[in-house]
Amino acid sequence: MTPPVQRRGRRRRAALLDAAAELLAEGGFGAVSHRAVADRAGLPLAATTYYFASRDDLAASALEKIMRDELARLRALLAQTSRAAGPRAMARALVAALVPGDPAERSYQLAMYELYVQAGRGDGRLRELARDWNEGCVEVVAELLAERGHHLDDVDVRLITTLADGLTLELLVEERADTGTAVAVLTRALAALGASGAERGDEQ
Amino acid sequence: MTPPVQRRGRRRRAALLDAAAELLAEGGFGAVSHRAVADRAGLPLAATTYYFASRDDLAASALEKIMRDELARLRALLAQTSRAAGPRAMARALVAALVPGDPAERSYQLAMYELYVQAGRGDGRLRELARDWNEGCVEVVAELLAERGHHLDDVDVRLITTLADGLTLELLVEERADTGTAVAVLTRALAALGASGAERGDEQ
DNA sequence: ACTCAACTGGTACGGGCGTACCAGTTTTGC
DNA sequence: GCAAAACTGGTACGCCCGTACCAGTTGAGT
Repeated sequence: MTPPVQRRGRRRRAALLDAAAELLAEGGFGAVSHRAVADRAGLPLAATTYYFASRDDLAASALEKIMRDELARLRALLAQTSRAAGPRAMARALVAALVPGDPAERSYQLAMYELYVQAGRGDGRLRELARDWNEGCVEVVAELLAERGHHLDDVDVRLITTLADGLTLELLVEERADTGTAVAVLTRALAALGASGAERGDEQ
Repeated sequence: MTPPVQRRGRRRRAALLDAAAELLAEGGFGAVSHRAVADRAGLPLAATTYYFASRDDLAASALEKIMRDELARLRALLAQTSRAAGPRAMARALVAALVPGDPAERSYQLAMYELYVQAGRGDGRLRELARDWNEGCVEVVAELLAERGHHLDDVDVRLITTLADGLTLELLVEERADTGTAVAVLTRALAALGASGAERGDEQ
């Protein structure tokens, strides 16, 4: 649908989006139904079909919002970690940023991955969002490394990103408290790349 | 339900499982409904509730089957690749095994990931399957490396496994033909680990 | 003030779903 | 051969779903 022009309309659309994002995080794709969203937002059923062309549109829009928020959160979290440039310190910073602090956060991240996979089957819109997400993650990691004086080439950045992503998913799904292994793996990777790369981080 | 005792019963249960696995691969979790499975298997609706306690049971059982098959496929594929032990050769072997050859294969793998993520929200059974899958992958990678004379420690094996997994997911979802990047990333990882580890693979 | 578009909210339709039920039929164990 | 257990298949219930419809109300532009 064309975006609402009246103030109340915009507020309602935003409320629906918020509700949809919450539901998406809580219960995944299947939980985003017109009725559930409308109920959660305290609006009548028909509001959802008025502001969104279809259920898919609604869910995709909600995902877009979640994704933006999530990337912003990652950026913020990584910006405020220590500037230490050693492999272990950087690995710890990455894991701390990636591993969800509270259950709600965990849900959001699960939703991200769920929809990432969903994008593999899906229509163009989801596919595009998946790419954006991936690119955003790569950027965030590249910035983190660059700020600490590591100027790795594309392949290395991609390596670290993919590794961090994979580790996050494993931790998320198998719900181990054990972040130790993840830190160890990332540390190993950073150290190995540093050791054989052009740049070198100091120890600890 | 208790397993069928009569011959025809076992055949029917197996047929339902096959149908469920196909549907799971084709359309993901949501596509596995009693009716769809029964139709595909050419059996009446009630057969599904007779042989499986619930929809979840049916879907999980189908996943178990897919997982077993998929791990066997991986093992077989990796067993018959060249024995070359250089980083690039091994990276190529891994990518060749992981990247789906045909659309059906792609669907199966997407289903695996979808259910892996689903397990993060889920009941005990799915969670357990997810762990098995992960462990299986680690084992396969460890074998591949060991057969080629690389005896990496646990952290390194995990690193390669997670990396391979992450790269597969990216290729799968974003559907790039470009396996080049994946090979490059894996090669880089193997080379870096080899360079700073106890073992050393030769070049090319 | 008036008009027209934007918006509201209640309701209805058609369909797929999980699951339950049960009168029949076949197979098995004795 | 016969009873009990395993199995079959048709049908039905109640629920939630996406979407469409439409008579009313509200707000913006002139």
